[in-house]
Amino acid sequence: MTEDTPRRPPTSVDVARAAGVSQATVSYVLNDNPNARVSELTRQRVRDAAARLGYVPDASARTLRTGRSGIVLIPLSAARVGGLARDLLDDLGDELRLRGYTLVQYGERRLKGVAAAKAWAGLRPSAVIVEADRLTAASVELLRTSGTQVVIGLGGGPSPLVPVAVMDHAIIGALAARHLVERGCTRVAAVVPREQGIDAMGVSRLRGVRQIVPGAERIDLAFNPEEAGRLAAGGDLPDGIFAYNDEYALLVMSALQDAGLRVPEDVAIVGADDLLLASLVRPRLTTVRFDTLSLPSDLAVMIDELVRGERQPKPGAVFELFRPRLIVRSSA
Amino acid sequence: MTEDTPRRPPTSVDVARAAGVSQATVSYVLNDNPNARVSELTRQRVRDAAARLGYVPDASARTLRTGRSGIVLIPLSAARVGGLARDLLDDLGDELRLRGYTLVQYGERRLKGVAAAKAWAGLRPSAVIVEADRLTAASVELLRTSGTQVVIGLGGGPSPLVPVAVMDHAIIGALAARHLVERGCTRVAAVVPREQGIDAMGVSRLRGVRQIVPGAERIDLAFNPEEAGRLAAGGDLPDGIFAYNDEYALLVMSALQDAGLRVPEDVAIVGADDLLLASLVRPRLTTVRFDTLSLPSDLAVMIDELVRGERQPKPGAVFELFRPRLIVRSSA
DNA sequence: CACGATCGCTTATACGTATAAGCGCTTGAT
DNA sequence: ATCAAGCGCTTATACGTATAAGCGATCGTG
Repeated sequence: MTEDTPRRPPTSVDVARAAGVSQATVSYVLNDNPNARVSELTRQRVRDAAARLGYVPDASARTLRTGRSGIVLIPLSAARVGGLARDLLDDLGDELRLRGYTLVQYGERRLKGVAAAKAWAGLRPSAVIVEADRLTAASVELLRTSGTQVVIGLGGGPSPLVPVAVMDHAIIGALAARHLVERGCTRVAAVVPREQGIDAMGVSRLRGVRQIVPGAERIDLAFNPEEAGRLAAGGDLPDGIFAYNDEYALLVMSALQDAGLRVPEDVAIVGADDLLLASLVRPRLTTVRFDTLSLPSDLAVMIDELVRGERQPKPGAVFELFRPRLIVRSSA
Repeated sequence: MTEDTPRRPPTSVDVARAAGVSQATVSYVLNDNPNARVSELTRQRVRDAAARLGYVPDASARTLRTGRSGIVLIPLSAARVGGLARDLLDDLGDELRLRGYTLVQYGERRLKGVAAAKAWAGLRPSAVIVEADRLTAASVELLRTSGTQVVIGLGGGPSPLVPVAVMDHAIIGALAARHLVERGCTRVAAVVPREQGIDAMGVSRLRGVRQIVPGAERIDLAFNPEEAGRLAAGGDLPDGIFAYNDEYALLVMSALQDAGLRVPEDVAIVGADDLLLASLVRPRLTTVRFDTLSLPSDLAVMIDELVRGERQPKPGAVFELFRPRLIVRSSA
């Protein structure tokens, strides 16, 4: 900061005084309220004064008065935001801003259940978008009574509590498994990450693999080279592995190569996410890519309609965010 | 959401009525105000009523009343949050929450200069932490007059406007260059990314390289395989490249290998960030790792002291967040 | 037993905004 | 000339909270 005199921020009353009008007029002008009739001359005077004073409306006062914060809250720790979601998040933020909302990401990991919901509710968000498995009946009820108008879940399937933006993880596994089978693999396995927070997705993807290869094995793996090394050195490996995502795929591939195995000749590997890096490593990684299905602007419109009550949210409802597609390269 | 009756959220007045006390008493009890004397019996009654009604204090009303939002704003698009910063962000959020603050990440890309500052100022944040090169004298002034008590910059060096948490990018380049020279490289180059937002850091790192190797070449590169391919096919290459970070290093290394060149025999490569992936590729990547220097709790304490005025911020001041260290593997 | 001190609470107020309601003035129709 | 209708503004109020100030009852002290 620059100086030590913490002046009070200018208010609409200050602007009114500077422009020689009442505070109400300032509010009418700056909000372009269509019900108000103010001459063009006065409008100019108000706008000039506001600009001159550097007036910025106080969001908390406005929220208190209107009962609507316009905040769309995504309680999601930064660490859990994947590559694709990152772009979607930025785009969605831009689209929401155009419609008068503020998309806010509020990372927290330690809070659980109702305690977490309380932290969210304090901001009086208009909407909360959160991983569906972090919601309970009690926390949804708390949000609802504290004025949150929209709660949207993120997850792998429908929830009895809220509508859910789904990503069908089973399909991802099934796509990978089908390719491995078509390539001639006879023994297929799926990696399930041990990391908390994504283990559930790992299980869903495994389920998809088993839709194609009923006996597919499950490999639980933590994201570190040592454990991957033990896996590779253990022998008795399948000849086709769906590795959950590209990062795990590279981890496994690296460990296999260290153990003297060839990819894809000895073991074929399929990843997911289509990171740019996946196309750079040797052999180039076959992967499942996610194409954005819902445009950010569509999502923003939907949220806006839900908040304004023009559309009724249905618990149990489901809409797709991404559609998976197989990219065949050399690792499988 | 669940139902269609948008009940009004319970207020402290509702709690007061339910507990048979005044609203003021509710506030005293729930905030554990040390100046207030309330019997233990009454305290219990108030707490019970609050719990029963699912009372959550309205953050905007509290902000309006106290003049302090407790919001620490990081206007940083999700795409720009790197791996290391991601963990730091989560940790810092936890530490700040313990001290009564709310760390909020507010991604926006389209807004510039004063317009951006206006968007930030509307939330009446207690503190704003933002890339220093996005600040102007006007935007800092706007924040200050709108009540933001602390503005901290992020960047590569001191700013005349605000104190800056620095990462000395020159040192990173210097570390990499020294290693390349010690290995016997005679012609050294540094990659400068073309991506907006990180190009400045690229130049700083190049400067560090030139502190060691005055004549070091500059390679401007966009993050895509085609351009890297043209670079590799162009011939007349240096025998040592500092590739800005691990991702660019992998990009360049992949392109060189495609062109039939050997790493490190023909061209040695150093990256930066020490991504796990850097240790998985062949050859394993030599890289510059960043160790967290300031503990998240120290940062939180510092921010708290600045907000409370117990410590005076000095424009031009600088404190280090990370310290770089070379990790030698096989690519150089 | 009188009286100040302390206890345990209540009453009143301000924060900055949006908006309903009102009010004087001009204008056009009659 | 009279009056309703509109115009261009102002006045007044409420949102939910924190906190200063006040006030009756009880207590300790002399």
